[in-house]
Amino acid sequence: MNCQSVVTRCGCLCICEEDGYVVKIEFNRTCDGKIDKMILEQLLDYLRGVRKDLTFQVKVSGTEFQKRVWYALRNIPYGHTITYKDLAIKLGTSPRAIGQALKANPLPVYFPCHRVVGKNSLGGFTGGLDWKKMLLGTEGCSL
DNA sequence: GCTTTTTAGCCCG
DNA sequence: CGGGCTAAAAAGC
Repeated sequence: MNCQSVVTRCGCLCICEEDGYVVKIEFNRTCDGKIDKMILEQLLDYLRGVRKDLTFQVKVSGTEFQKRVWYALRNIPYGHTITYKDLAIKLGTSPRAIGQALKANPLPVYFPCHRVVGKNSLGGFTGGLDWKKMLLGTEGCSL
């Protein structure tokens, strides 16, 4: 497994790759190594707001439920948000269960968990709310 | 399997 | 603005 970290205006980001698949993305973590240049460029362009979709291959590990939630995130259009509650209704589950699944998301940004917000608050985020705000800002969401 | 714990939410006073 | 509540999934047994 190869990991490489990059520095953004919100702190550093560590991306891990295995056999050409991205397996993990972590905030505020540095790591030493190099990953596929194309993957890195895609991600950086996304963070710059130049690119709106991520097409690299990923390898996902999680429970069936978690995967269901994570893939559902990819149906939220760029620049849009949804509440935990509405997503829960859509998937026939509860808001808190959604929160649990999002917390366990190994590939934030690729699975855009930052597009899920609370009804009357921002909700939480792995790596801190600053990241969430930054990502939403880049996508042009009104906070 | 059943029971306990945990939760990045929600609603109501 | 706090407290209490709830449902559901994961962890533990």
